Amino acid sequence: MQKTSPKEKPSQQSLNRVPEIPTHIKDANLVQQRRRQIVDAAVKLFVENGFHKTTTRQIARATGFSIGSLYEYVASKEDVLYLVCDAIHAEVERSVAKILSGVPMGREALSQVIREYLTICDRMSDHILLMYQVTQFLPPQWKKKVLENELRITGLFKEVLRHTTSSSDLPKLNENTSVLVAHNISVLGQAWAFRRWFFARHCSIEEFIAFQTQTIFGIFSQNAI
Amino acid sequence: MQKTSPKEKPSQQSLNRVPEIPTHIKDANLVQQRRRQIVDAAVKLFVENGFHKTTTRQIARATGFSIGSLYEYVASKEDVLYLVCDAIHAEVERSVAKILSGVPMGREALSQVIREYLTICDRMSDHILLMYQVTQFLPPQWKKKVLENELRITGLFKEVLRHTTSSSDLPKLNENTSVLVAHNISVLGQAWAFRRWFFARHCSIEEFIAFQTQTIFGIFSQNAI
DNA sequence: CTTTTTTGATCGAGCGCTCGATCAGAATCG
DNA sequence: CGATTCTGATCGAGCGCTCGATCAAAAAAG
Repeated sequence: MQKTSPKEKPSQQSLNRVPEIPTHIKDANLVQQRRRQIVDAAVKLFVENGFHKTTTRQIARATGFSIGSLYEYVASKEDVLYLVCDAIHAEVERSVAKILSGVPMGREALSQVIREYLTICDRMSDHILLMYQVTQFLPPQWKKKVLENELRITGLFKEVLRHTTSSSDLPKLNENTSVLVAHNISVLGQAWAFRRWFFARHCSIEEFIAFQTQTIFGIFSQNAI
Repeated sequence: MQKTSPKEKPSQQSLNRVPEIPTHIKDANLVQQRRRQIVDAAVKLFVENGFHKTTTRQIARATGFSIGSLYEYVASKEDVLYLVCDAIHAEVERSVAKILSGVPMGREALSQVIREYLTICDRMSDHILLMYQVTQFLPPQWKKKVLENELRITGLFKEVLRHTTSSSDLPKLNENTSVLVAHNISVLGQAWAFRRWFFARHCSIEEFIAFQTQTIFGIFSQNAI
């Protein structure tokens, strides 16, 4: 109604990460709390039964309130899905960013970031798998947001790669190669989540981390690209 | 009725790749032809609208016959999905296997197989994306079959890797490493399909192939593992 | 060859049911 | 008591699948 800012995007969006989902509820804190409850319940149900087989009634029941109340805090089932995807991405990003802020840039940072990311992909493999399977069902504007989250995380890898090559004994990668390497890290983490049931027969997550780390460092040994 | 073979699995299953989906139609050739029509129509619809938003009526209409006829050739919507997944995997496998039979084992074979696989992942990116999104909706026994198809393709990579390391100047990889490398190839092809919309901004499929090939050959330069 | 019968592929209206969403009223709060 | 939040019965669009009817062509009969 009475927004003073001229354009449109002033809000605390980067703080609570979940902008502009409409609600009838006045109390903003209550909204935040209830939505967290909803996400917690829904994540579990979605992971167990998938998005389509999970009904809004189940979500409401698992959350602890009625179907009517659920629809006071979200406008649609897709809203719930978006909240879930965002929460998952937030956790992954937080854990990688934490490492990044605690270690000085260089070989060691790259190594630790890879380890942390793959570790969290292992721990959250159900959630990562879920996200890949359901992004398609999000309304366009939220699909876009989820992909942005994904790219932001990949961007963290790219950042480490950039700083690594300028601050240590590793040769410099050109721009495009950095992007490709960053995406490889991203994707291989997800691959562990996708195929854990299979990989686990052959090696532990530690061995997987060792192998992928070595492969990535191997790229630096190749000048031409 | 009067099958002479003692046990149960005598049929031409490995020839037509699509075993034991029941049908009311007597004429086996007709079944094959109609099912191919169904797959062609369904692939298009699934890629465009997804599995859930596609109705059985749409499939029937696009195929050119009635909803009733559709159900003479398949017993459920999931059957259609399985036929589609199988057809896609068959095409990928065929194209990789063709290369494999035409080039003597060695560095060159590995290089060409990677190129062929990534190329077909590019060409069929919509289909590969589709398969990943929908496998979850298959009844268990068919999900299993689809995963077997997937592993069979990965197995082709492993085979090249094994022969490569014994027949050329490349050092030998141990068993587990071969498996990991084979899966990396598999996964990175799918990654191109998943993220083509993004990768394409940064590099062509040719550059992608060059990069991934080099990365993989780089692994051979590292002894310890 | 003509007529009759049989076969089996095709058709599509309709059944049964699920599930997302609504809204009028009850409960709670301040 | 007014405002806010919660409740759950109710709605109805949409969908997978069924099944008796239809019909063209093959087979059998005359």
